[in-house]
Amino acid sequence: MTTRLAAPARARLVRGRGGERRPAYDPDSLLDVAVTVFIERGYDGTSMEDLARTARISKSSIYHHVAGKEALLRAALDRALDALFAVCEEEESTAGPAIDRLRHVIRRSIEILDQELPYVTLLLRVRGNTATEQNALERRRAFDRFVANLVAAASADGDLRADLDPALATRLIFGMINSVSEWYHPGGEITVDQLADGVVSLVIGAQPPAGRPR
Amino acid sequence: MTTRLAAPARARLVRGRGGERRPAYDPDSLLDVAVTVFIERGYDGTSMEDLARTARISKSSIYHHVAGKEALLRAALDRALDALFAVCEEEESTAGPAIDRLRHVIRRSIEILDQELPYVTLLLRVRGNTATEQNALERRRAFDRFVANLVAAASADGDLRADLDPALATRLIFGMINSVSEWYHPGGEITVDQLADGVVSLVIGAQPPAGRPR
DNA sequence: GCAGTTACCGACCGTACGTTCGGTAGACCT
DNA sequence: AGGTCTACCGAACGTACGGTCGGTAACTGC
Repeated sequence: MTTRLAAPARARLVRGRGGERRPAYDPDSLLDVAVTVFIERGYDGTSMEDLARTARISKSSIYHHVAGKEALLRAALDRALDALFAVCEEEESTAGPAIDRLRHVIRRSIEILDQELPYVTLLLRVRGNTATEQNALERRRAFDRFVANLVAAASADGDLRADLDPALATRLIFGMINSVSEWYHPGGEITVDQLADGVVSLVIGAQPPAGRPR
Repeated sequence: MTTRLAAPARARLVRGRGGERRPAYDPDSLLDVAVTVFIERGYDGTSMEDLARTARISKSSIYHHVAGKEALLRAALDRALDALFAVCEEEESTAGPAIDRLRHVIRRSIEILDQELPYVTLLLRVRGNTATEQNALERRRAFDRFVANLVAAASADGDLRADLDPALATRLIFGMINSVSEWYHPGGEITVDQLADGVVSLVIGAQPPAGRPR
């Protein structure tokens, strides 16, 4: 799950709770475990003991790697948000006709969803209970505004179906994309490309696959 | 919020926690309060003290009206599910061309979302932590299957855009509809009809509003 | 005006939570 | 071999949780 640089060869072997030998944790690999459990049981519904059991480590050992439960959440949310904002910086997202930029951002968002599925899933479930969550919500709204501007511009160019209010279209587009996290499994029957094609087709209208700029 | 029959005129006035006079609670009006808080803070993130504070009642008084926290959740989820399943029983959902039945179910689902917004919102956030939640998830899946069958039938009739896999289309449709609960406010700028038109337009394609059967 | 019922209360209970602490086994370096 | 450091441990802490209990004020029916 971790997409960081490959760990240095000197990964220690340690004994976990049950006495078994396994590679030692670092904050990143522990985050992978935590996010999995957070998604399964919900952040509030996950106890540190739940995390410890899943990681086959003791509760107190977790604090050797991370500051606490909320720090795990913050790290996970930042990872998803950083990936999404990187899309906004891409050249294809900032230059050219709005409709092409929109198509690009939709497609790339779905690719991010594919690459960082658990982190984005967690992000989409945040409700703003704590300062950490509110901060994440604020950054997420900024991304939403970026896309909303693209939709408005494409609509003004006459490149979106005219019977659809741009603000409503933006909401429905996000609804579609975000719902993907509820059922999509990377490497499953549906590929990322099929997924992106489906969404783009619903939003913008069918295009001959050969002529689609990519 | 409650859509039950109007309460009998004999609604007692009682003194709440702060000494103020207000109408006495019954299980239904208390449910309204609880669901609001559940949505705001999440079910797991809501304590009975949170509910008590919002309802201006003491924690122990809540147990006079309902069996406990989970019973509140079950009642809320059942209310949303009962409303959705009632749609499946409607004549327009069971007779006629699949495309018309699909259009009807989509439109009615959005109307239910409008009428029972907080209850449906809660339903859409359930993750299956407890038996109550798993039960709700199972019923929700049954509703999903009902719609998936309609989409498949409409697609087989050639009435849906051909470039879209029916299974994928079903998921994206649900994604759109369900996402509505995240931002829609009844009585706000966007009306239920505009909303339903927007979704039907994205899914099935534009129709001259005059010719739309309704 | 009295009895019964209803809607409420504060105090309390056991449990489970997130976090802290003092310690230790073993890997690594010299 | 000795010293250091890292990844881990069990036990314990204070707190906050969902839920229980015995009581009471006030409204209703008679």
